[in-house]
Parts: sequence; structure tokens; C-alpha cells
Amino acid sequence: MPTLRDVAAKAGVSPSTASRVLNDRPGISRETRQRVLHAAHELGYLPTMSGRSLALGRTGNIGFLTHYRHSLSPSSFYGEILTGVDREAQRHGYYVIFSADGSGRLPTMVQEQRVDGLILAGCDIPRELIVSVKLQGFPLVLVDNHHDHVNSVVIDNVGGAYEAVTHLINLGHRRIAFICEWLGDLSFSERFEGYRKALQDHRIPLDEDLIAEGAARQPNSGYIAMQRVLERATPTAVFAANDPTAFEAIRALREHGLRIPQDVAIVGFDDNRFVPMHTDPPLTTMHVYREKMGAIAAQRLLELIEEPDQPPTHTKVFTRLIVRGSCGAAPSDSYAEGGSHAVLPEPEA
Amino acid sequence: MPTLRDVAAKAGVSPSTASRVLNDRPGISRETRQRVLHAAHELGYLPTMSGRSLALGRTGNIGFLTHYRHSLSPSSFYGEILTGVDREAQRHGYYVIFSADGSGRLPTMVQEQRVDGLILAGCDIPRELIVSVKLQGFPLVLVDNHHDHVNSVVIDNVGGAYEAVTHLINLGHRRIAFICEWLGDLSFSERFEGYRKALQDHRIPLDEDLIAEGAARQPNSGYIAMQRVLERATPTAVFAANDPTAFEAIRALREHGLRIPQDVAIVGFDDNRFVPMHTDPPLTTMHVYREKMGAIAAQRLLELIEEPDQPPTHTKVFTRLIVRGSCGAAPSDSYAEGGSHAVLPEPEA
DNA sequence: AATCTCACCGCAAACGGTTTCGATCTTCTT
DNA sequence: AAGAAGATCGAAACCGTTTGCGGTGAGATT
Repeated sequence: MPTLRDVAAKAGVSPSTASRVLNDRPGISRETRQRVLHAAHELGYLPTMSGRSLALGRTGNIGFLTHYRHSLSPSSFYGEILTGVDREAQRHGYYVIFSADGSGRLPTMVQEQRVDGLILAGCDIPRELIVSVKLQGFPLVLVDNHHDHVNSVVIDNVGGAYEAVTHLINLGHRRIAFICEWLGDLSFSERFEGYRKALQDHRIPLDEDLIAEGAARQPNSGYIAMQRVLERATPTAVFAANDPTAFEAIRALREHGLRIPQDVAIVGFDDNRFVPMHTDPPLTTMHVYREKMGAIAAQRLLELIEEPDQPPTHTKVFTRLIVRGSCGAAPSDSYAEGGSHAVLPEPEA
Repeated sequence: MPTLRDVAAKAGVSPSTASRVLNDRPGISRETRQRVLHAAHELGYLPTMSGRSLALGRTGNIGFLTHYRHSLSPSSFYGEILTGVDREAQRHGYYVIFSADGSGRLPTMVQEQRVDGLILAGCDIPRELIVSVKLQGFPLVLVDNHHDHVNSVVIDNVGGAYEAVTHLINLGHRRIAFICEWLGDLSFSERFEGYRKALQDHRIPLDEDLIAEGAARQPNSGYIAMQRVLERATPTAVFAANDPTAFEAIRALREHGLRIPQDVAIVGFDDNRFVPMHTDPPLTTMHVYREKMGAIAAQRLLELIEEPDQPPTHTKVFTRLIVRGSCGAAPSDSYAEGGSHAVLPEPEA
């Protein structure tokens, strides 16, 4: 591999001038600048990361951490977030170091200064980990998780659920069931909150018989939850807290002789890459801009690396209702990747 | 962040001795060794990556590259491979830098010497990329792809398909359909080869009417392919080249009034995280040890980094038939993560 | 012609580690 | 007791890059 010294020698200058040229520093004559650039191009030179980062005090890497359990997750939820992070990082000449970790200790990745900043993804990141990174004053952004005084980008779970349920209400439904895997997961409890609020705002009383959980981390959770509801009541619509749950619920509904959407309408959440296209009819669901969330997180982190002393912000990314066939309404147009979002300044403590 | 000099000062020794202690070099008295270790522990010292890698000429990072198109892939196939790579890398104190890239050029990641070795995942990695990395003499391992004289770890697609089809033959089937998204994909054409071979070895003539492709990269490929077959013939069994294809095929079969597995048996491939548990009955399929493949690739790469002058090897990871309900046989026991594999020395050119 | 200004460039230190080499101090040999 | 051998540690060079500071020369000023 060619070094800066090689480039300098080939151009007949000192390493310092070569460095200045390659970093667009002023004070170099047009002619030598050309010579150096030509030499660098000839040799296919690119500055070595270790030397550069030692001198600059920055590595040009950012870290992406998830809990190791997610390796087993069927959805590629965090995979798509990672993709968004990578895309945005690349745009700025940064690289992302991926690591799954379950321990709450300060990751060696930051202790060894392999990265300039950290993205923690998922709501099962240990609390202690967040605070220990925060205490170091290390640039940090949370995704799909939040914590006071720490930058974060989250899904608008409450608002999304509110919109989904309101959609069903506007279609004339009053007996709307809520099902999810379990309410212990923050995302699901927030979506329940949106459900509750939508009913309340439309003067529809909450009916406990229409609400059910399944079994945590079991593939047939949705099926079980739906059955529990059907034993007690017969809804005309179902709001499922995520797509796999909706998928399973549909099976339970069919077994009860109910047709979709004629007898019961259903809408999911997440706009999973697989499920909505493979239910019959296609599933109406709230789209979550996963890649976009990753990109926003990366963007925020890079800002923070440039200028560390900034007030923390919480960014809520809105979701979008994708109407397909399962709710009984006319399908909506296709949608563009993107998604609006609000940056909320954190209230002072 | 504490530096080596800080540790040395606290222990009352020179930086060189401190370094020797922390790297387990000989020639240090038991007593000073203790003093240094204690000081390092007190300060929570860990050597900085840039300084260390500059001196050592190694970064302690490995690169993981996929084609950017995979970000859109519904299955988390490469995500699970990445998880395996990460797990094995972590065991050896390495970190993995993830990047999606579509260009065939030598990645800046290696030009900037951010990584000590590279893993290229997926069969759509540009050929030119492989050779340009290879020409640099850079440690390189391919996953789910292969190339002469380059280390690789691949799925035993031919053998797996052979086993799946043989299973159906042993259950008494003779009219076995083959469906896939499209044969342009190397994996699918290899699986077709295994299908062909199994029939041939059992003296069953190949029937063109039982073979169909769908539409490349379309979610309803399996449905289309299955319909094409059903227009021309009625198989008693179906071998689908991957799980989503099998999923869609089941829908087509049902619409034709065919019951599974009574009227037609079906087996898939991949043991996708979502599909097999959500078909009715659960899908019999070939399990692919994705995490294990990643781990093997990482292990091989680390060996190569330690000792670069080694002959290239091709590692084929065997698959495993998971019998559930869709083929009509009695379901098999659960299986352990693992998977045997053969390391084949590459034949000389 | 002597001085001043300014553009341009090189020397050397610095970043944080590792390693070679030599210096010092014990301890053992004769 | 003198010398040798061995153990233990420090000084300094080195890895590749950036940057503060000083030096050189050309042209402008007096």
C-alpha cells in the first residue's frame, strides 16, 4: 500500500505539502498542487485510517449496537435500520461498526476509541449501558428507545395507533378489538395507548373483553390472543399491534367462519416486508419508515460528533396508513419512501 | 480517556514496560507487573485502537460487504449471516464493519486499511470486486458465492435439494413439481440441479410440464409458478426452491381445491424464520445454518489474517431436512443449531 | 541597493502505542 | 574478588498522518 511519503517523493515535495494538498489546505502553488494530485492518483493513494485518526483524534467510524437477542428476530426490523444508518454514514465518508451485545457495560468499542459515536437500537438495551455511555459524554443516539436527556429517534406509536383505530372508526366500526403479543414491550403498550385514546376521543367505551395479549415471544401469539377475544365477544374490527400478530389473527378469524373484511376488518402495524403482501386480502397496516429512522439517527449522530455541545433532542417519526384490502376500504395509492418527522426540543428538567 | 503514559506514570514505570506488561511480554518482574496491572485497572485503561493499529499494522476489524439490494430483501438471510460473523469476531476480540455497496471497485474500507480482512456475502457481488480484492492479496472469504482460488463458504444447494426431493420420492411420489422465482439466481439453479439428479437417480423421467419459474423479484412468484404448473399437469408433490415460494404455492394449490398434504405434499428450502411456522400445515423445509455459515466464514478469515499464505478452501455447509406437516410424513424432532460441513481442498488449476 | 512583504514550502513535533537495543543491577562462577 | 551471565527496565526509533512555526526566495517599496 502506498504511503503519503511515497506520494510526496514521487511529486518531489515533502510529506507536509502533500498532506496539505490532499486536505485542501491553502498556501500551495497551483503547479505543485497539480503535481501532488497527479502523483496520488497514479499510486492510487488513500490515507491510512490509523495514522489519520491518530493525528486527528477521530476515527471516521460510528458504532451500531443491538441486543443480541435480535439476531433471532424474524423481522429484519433492526436490519433495515442498520441499512439506513449505513447509507447515511457512507454519504459522509463514515463507516459503521456493527455489534450485538447483551452486557450493560461500557462497550470496549468506545473504550478503545474505535468509534466517534454510538447508536443504540432497540428498547431492550440495558438502562445502565445508556447511562454509562452518556456519562462519558460520548456522542450517543437511541433508536426505537428513549431516555431523558439522551438523543433519540422513535416511532410515533401512539399517534400511529390512534390513526389506525380512527380509520376503523370512520369506517363505522364501534366494536374494535386490540390484540398484541404482550404489553410488557414498550412499543406495544404505546400502541395500546393510542388505541385507548382514539376510542375515548370518539366516545366509545373501552371494553375489556375486546382486549387480549398472547404469549410473549411465541410465534402463535396472535392466534391465541384472537381466540381469547372471540371466546368472550365478537368484534367487527381488529387492531393488531404488529403484522405477524395480524397474520395469526386472520387465521383464527377464518376458523371461526368469519370473512375478511366483510365480517371483520383488520389492520396491523409495521408494514413488515413479508406479511402484508401475503395475507388474503392484503393487510392494511401502518407503515414504519425503518431505513429513514436509521438515516435520521446517523445524521443526528454525525452532527453531534462535529459539535458535541448541543441540547439533546427527541425525534418522533410519523407513520403512515397503507390501506390495502383487509380493512374494507378502497386501497390507497402506493407511497414514497420518506416520512415526515418532528424534532422536539427536550423540555428542561 | 487514560493513555498508556498515564498508566506508566501511576505505576512509576516507563511506557515501554507498561506496554510489555499489558501484552504479556516476558522479562518483567512479578512485582512491577502487579503494580502496572493494578494501575491500568484503576484507570480503566484500554489501549487506543489507532495508536495500537498504527504500531502493529493491524486494525482488529474485519469488513462485511453485501450488495445494497439486499437491504430490500424480505428475508433476513444476510442479517443472520452477519450475526454469525459478529459473534465469532467478538470471540477473538475483533469488530466487524458493515457496509452495503454496489460498485465493483476496490472498497475504500480496504484502501484506507480500516480492516484486516473482508467477507463478501451474496451471489450478486460483482465479479470485478472479487478479483480486485484478490489481486491485492487481501484476506478474503466469500459467503453464499464462490470463485476459483478464493476462500468461500456455501450452502450445499445441490445436496440439499437432492435430499428434499428424495424424501418426497421415498414417500411414494413420482409426479414432483419444481418451482422457483427464476433460474437466473445461482442458488435456485443449483437447487434445480439437485432436483434433476434425484429424479434421475431414481429412474424418474424429467417432465417439463412440472417445472416452472415465476417472475423475478416479485412477491407472488410462487403463486404464478404454481399456477403455470397446474395449468399443464397435476403433481402429487411440489419442491419449492425457497420458503416464500412454497408459501405462495400453497395458496395456489388451495384455490385449485387441493388439500395439503393429502392431495399434494410440499417441501420448501431455507427454513425461513417466519414462513414455516405460519403455513398450514407447518412447512417441511431444508434448514440452512445461516449464523453458522457466518461464523465459519469469520473463523476462516481470522486464520487467514494470522497466516496469509494458505491454500484457498471451499467449505460446503450441509443442510438439514426439517419434517413438519406439509409433506405428509411424521414430524421430526427439533434440531440443534450446528450443522456439519466439509472443507474441500481446492483442486489445483 | 537595502529592506519589507508575502507566497510557498520544509522541519520537526505530536498523536498513542510497540519494539529494538543498550544500560544497570543482581547473582553466580571461578 | 573480578568477571560473566542473566534479569529487569528505560531511551529512542518507528508506524502514517497532520500542523505550528520558521525559512527561503521573489517581487515590491523606499
